[in-house]
Amino acid sequence: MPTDRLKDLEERTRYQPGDVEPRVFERWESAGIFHPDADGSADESFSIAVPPPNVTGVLHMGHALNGSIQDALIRLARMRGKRTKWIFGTDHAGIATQVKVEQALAEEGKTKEDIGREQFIERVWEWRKDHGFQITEQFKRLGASLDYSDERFTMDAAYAKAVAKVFVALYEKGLIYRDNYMVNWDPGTRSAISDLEVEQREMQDTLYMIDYPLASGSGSVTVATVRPETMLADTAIAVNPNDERYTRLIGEDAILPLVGRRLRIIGDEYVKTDFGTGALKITPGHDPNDFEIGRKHGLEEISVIGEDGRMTEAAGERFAGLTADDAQRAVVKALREEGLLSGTQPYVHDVPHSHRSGMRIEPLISLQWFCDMEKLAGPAIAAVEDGELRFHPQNPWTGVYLNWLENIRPWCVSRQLWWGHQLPVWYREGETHVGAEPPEGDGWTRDPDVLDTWFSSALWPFATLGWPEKTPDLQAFYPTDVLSTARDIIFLWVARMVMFGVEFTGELPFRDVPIHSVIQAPDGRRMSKSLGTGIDPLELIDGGPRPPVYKEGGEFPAYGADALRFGLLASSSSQDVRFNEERVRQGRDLANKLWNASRLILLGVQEGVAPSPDHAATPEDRWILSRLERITGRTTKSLDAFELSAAAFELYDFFWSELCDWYLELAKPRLYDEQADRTAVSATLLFCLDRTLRLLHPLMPHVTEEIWSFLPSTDGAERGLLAVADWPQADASRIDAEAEELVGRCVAAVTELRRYRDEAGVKPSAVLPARFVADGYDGTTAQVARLARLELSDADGAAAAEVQVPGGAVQLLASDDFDPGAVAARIAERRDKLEQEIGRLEAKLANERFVDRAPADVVQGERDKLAGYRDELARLG
RNA sequence: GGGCGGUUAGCUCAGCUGGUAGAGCACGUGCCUUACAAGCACGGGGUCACUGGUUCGAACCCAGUACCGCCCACCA
Repeated sequence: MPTDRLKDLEERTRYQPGDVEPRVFERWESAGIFHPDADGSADESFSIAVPPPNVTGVLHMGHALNGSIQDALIRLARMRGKRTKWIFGTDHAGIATQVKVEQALAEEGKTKEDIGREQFIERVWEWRKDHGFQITEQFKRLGASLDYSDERFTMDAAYAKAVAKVFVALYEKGLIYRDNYMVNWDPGTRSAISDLEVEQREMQDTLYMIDYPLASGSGSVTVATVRPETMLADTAIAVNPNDERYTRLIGEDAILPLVGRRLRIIGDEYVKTDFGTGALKITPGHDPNDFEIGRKHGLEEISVIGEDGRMTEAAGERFAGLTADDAQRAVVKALREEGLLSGTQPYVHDVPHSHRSGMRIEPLISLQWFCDMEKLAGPAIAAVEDGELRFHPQNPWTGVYLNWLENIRPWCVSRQLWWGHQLPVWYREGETHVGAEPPEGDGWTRDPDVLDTWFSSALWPFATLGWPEKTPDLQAFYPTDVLSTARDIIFLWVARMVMFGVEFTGELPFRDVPIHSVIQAPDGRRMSKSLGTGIDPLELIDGGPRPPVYKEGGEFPAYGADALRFGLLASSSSQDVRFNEERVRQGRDLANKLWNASRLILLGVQEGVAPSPDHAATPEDRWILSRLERITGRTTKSLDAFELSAAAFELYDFFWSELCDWYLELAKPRLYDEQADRTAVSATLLFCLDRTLRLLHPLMPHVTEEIWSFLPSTDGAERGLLAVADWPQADASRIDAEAEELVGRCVAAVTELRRYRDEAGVKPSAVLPARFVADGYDGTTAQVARLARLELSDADGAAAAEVQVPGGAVQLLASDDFDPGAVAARIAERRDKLEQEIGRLEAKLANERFVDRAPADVVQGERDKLAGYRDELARLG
């Protein structure tokens, strides 16, 4: 290695992610390792289709976490030598994008209608050119090894062809149909939306009691409603046929107040006898339940509220043109005047709102396109039941997924927007043509509606690879392997990809679905820009002001991408978690520790020695190599089980505690002895570093890659990139139980001795004379003594104190630095504790039922423990 | 209304198939020991929400209670 590089290393006592990360990323990209050739079959490859972010979106914490997870899995697969592709692309995000462009237009004082559809679409594409791609750069900053050179967009021409093909095919199978049906109308976006885009919000409303006079003139029926304005569209009154109060009225007519229409009183089991007045006004045009009842009884469907949220002509000239809210006030006023309002009461209930615009949903009857999901759901259910599709963790997500699919309802797929995949449907007078190509002949007009964004998203894993063409990409990378997401889009996206994937490719689009945490704000609220609870991942990477959710304010330090990745992975589980800056700091500290441990090793080892496990010369060498194999196995297992948090903690603990706190300290005397041949310690240290870097690379790719570039190679050849180095396989032959036992003893003894010194008030720098009277420390007593700051001596004479260690004791000899009187209390304390434990164990072992019924090895273990405690107590005297 | 999850140290969270409770941070006491003060050593701190039950033994299994949260759902 050129000396100037080493010198550089010597001076860099702190790891600086800001300098290193962009440079390292550039090396990966220019090496082309993110872009695999489209060769071979899907079994030989590993692929993940990234959940496509909104093209004009910015990276949020969910992307950062999911990106860290997917990148770890992708990097693991790449190191395992799989042909690995992380499919990249963005989503056109129909409503979200359209709204943004509309807002931009509004600033110019224009509406989309002013410029027309064609112009508007052009504006959206321009918007994408100007405001898109930011998120691409942000994913790069995270270190995500996506295949950026092969980017897809859900509005690409080829993608659009796939979407049209799917729509047409489903239509031809009779699974897509057009119907006049009750939909969730969102007055905010002026479009129908699907059930999944509706959220319930608790609202304070008023329940109005309205008297409907009977046509016979003999009294009236009182109904309860929270939406009196919809009465203008009433076409019946329903009562429960078993409700004795009303049975005699069934078949009679009532007169609709303000309108004068005759309403048939019908019987229907749906009506609850114990709610409201027991009589229900039926408004098939504006209430989903009433709609069902209306269809069942063949009732007229009247619409008095239009798609603009205003009352229609059908509401009568008194109300037509008013907004629904104004109409409500007007109707209530009119009823009052006529003395037909017999009461009101406050009423709290859940009301559907648009997830998109936040406005209250207006249920309307509308002519829309629907997809019948029931047949598609069958195979998607079977896939999970057969174990071919696996959620991680299995519970509760498998149940959540199944429950939804088993109760699936038709999907309203048409949207009254301009930005999106326009329906491949044309009309001419009474005719309808559904096809990928426009029909022959004149006079056809295309359906102006576009498809729900999630319709095109459902094709993502295969349409990105070129489907329906049999492209090399499709053959090499489909089906994909893993789909990682948070729980919030299991229905919207995951289940639909499974259904469409099976229907159109005959295969599951992926096998494993890890579901990760939703990261909440530090105060437990959801992260949201408008609440001021959002935290920008980029500001954690590069530094920036703490957002309002942090009371203390100040600045985030530039933690770096690796720190953020570690922090997110470590704190993420299947549960929702609050964002925890401390975990990110822990990640940064780990990167720094890794950097400095590497400096110790790289600057200290003997020149010309390469990493190797074959030179172990001491018990601690054999010990660390053994531990290294164990952590290799454990990490591999955790990663394969999608338990990334466990992997992060295991690696942290191994590296920090075992490698740094113990092995590096044990290795220092040999490392610093420049007279001796340092091959053994050098090769072992380098091997430990080499292995640790490999294991940590999927989680913290930048710092590991940077350090890797300083490692000497076995034969002087280029080492290449860590990102494509082999993932290590745990080698059971290097597991050394004897060394682990021996060094474990040393660790316990050193800790015991240090504690003793500390409590006895011995100066940290003092070296105490001492005598070893313990067994089982073959060849390690000098190390124990050094780490505990003792000088071993054979001198005779009374011990000033005795410290119990595994296998015996260490006697401290009289010295100026040591006051035996100061430790009496400590010994007494230890004796108490031992007596307590002995008492507990004796009682346990005296319990016949325990001795009889507990497994033999458990009982034996307790006996051994008891014997050990008794020994120690005896030694304490 | 139905379903699911949570309640473990001051804080944020681990704790797999029951076998004397763990981490990071925070806290206390000492250390600038030539890799790292973004560090090192040592330490204090928990009736595992509550009540019953099963078991030789329960944070863990069962039943119930109380809070907190999420999902699904068409009671006007």
